[in-house]
Amino acid sequence: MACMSPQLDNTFHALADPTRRAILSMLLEDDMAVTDVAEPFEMSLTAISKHLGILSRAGLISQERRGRVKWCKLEPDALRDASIWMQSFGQFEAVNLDAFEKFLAAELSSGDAASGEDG
Amino acid sequence: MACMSPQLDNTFHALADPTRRAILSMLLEDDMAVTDVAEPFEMSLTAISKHLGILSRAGLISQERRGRVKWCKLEPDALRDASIWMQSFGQFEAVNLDAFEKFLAAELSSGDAASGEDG
DNA sequence: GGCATATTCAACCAAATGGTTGACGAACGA
DNA sequence: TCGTTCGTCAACCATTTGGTTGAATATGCC
Repeated sequence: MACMSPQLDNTFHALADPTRRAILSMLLEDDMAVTDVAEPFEMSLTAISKHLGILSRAGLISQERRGRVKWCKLEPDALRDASIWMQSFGQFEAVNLDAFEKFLAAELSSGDAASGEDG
Repeated sequence: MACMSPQLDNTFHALADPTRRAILSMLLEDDMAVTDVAEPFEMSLTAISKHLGILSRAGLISQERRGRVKWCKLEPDALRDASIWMQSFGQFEAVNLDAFEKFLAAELSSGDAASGEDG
């Protein structure tokens, strides 16, 4: 079942926290260093670093170290997958899920063959 | 900030659990009683009842008691809100509905009348 | 009334979460 | 080299989570 995907677990869990959603919003504007991400929050740098780790594990952002600075970059693909899953409910109420899963598989395999569905 | 919405918190948190997503999938087919929802899971009825409570608080389902039986019904509106939030990250091809419809059409024509899938 | 069915409540538990602080390593610049 | 900045690690803490069990509350049926 597509709904069992641990990737969806990670994505939705990452999105369930307002701090993390705010971080994503910030990264929408531009790539940022960890310290700069943390700046507007009343929270320790460590806490933000953990949030970024969660976003990164979920594939929602990527992080690249350049010198001392670690740059954070929005990676919308994971969001896209989750969005597609959601739209199967929001708009395709009457639609056959099997067909939709096949569609997803075809879509995903054309981009990322490694994503273990049905795990 | 739109990303701070506690409604989004609830929605995404509810979606972050594979059991709850599976429940939503089941409800996609038809309304169900709590006991029937619980049946396929290797988990106590109480646990399922809690999951349904979480889905209900998130607005993803509604529950209506008729006699002894409490019927659970999918409520796609909350999903739509979250989906809209995700689309605000518009960097990904806003879920390709056209592609999916074409896919469906292709499926139907290749499978011909053999599709017993029934909408 | 009395018993079965449907669902929730209360109490409990282990594990995970989101946060803290202090110490640490790695990279920069004077 | 020395101090500063950037970021993570380790340990800890309170709260929440997802699950259990057993009792309780409705409701329906004979």
